[in-house]
Amino acid sequence: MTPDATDHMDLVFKALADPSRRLLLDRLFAAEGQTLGALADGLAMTRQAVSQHLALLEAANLVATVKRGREKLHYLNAVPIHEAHARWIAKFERPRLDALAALKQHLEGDPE
Amino acid sequence: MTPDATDHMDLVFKALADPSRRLLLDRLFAAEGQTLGALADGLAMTRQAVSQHLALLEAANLVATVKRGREKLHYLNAVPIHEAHARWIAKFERPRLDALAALKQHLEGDPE
DNA sequence: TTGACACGCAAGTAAATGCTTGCCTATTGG
DNA sequence: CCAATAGGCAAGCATTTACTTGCGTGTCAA
Repeated sequence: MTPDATDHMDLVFKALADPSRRLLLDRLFAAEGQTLGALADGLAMTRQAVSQHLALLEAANLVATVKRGREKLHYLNAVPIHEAHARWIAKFERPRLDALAALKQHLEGDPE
Repeated sequence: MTPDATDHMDLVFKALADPSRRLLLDRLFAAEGQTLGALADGLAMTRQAVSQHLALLEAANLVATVKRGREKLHYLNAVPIHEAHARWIAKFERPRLDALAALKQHLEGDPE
């Protein structure tokens, strides 16, 4: 068990935890290869704020970049999301609420 | 499009962003119906810290609880995780890195 | 070449977060 | 009944986070 795996997963979850960053991922999903300026355009945030968000996404390896002249192009990388799903989310997907609801009713319905 | 949906999704992602909380979910996965004390046992954290984490998980609807006397039993609810996957993660699961790698090589290898 | 453009760097700040300590209430078993 | 047990409440604190402003650097186009 590599400790790095946990660390990186933490970066991914933290990166996904912010609505602004999820918005940026959505924007990149709509059109990849956008520049920082294009991504920041129309948002209620400065270019620098967007840049910092993108830096976090890049640290989590959710976004990869290519420099082209004075521009920086941004691309999605879905691999970490896939990993998060595979090793973390998938195991919780079995429905368990039914059993809980039954138990809850049993306990609360129980006179005492 | 309900605005609540986004808000709740934010709670879910934020709840999942913390390693301690993911550990608690893992512990609950291993054995449901545990009390606060049982969940806090052996952790390098006070009972109150654990209680606060569980409150967040409960707010995100990832954990449901039942009071039994002076004890509080905790149960997993996988539904929000399933929703997060369905409406957010699934759409990114198509592999896109290959196209990026090709482009990157093309750009960087291109003699200027 | 020179100004405009795209971006990076860094310090500062307000608010959120994770955690603690201290105390209070409710339930239970002897 | 009453001490031990399980948990809740709330204030305080250190760190992190999200954002800003200000300025510097590389690139391009006229």
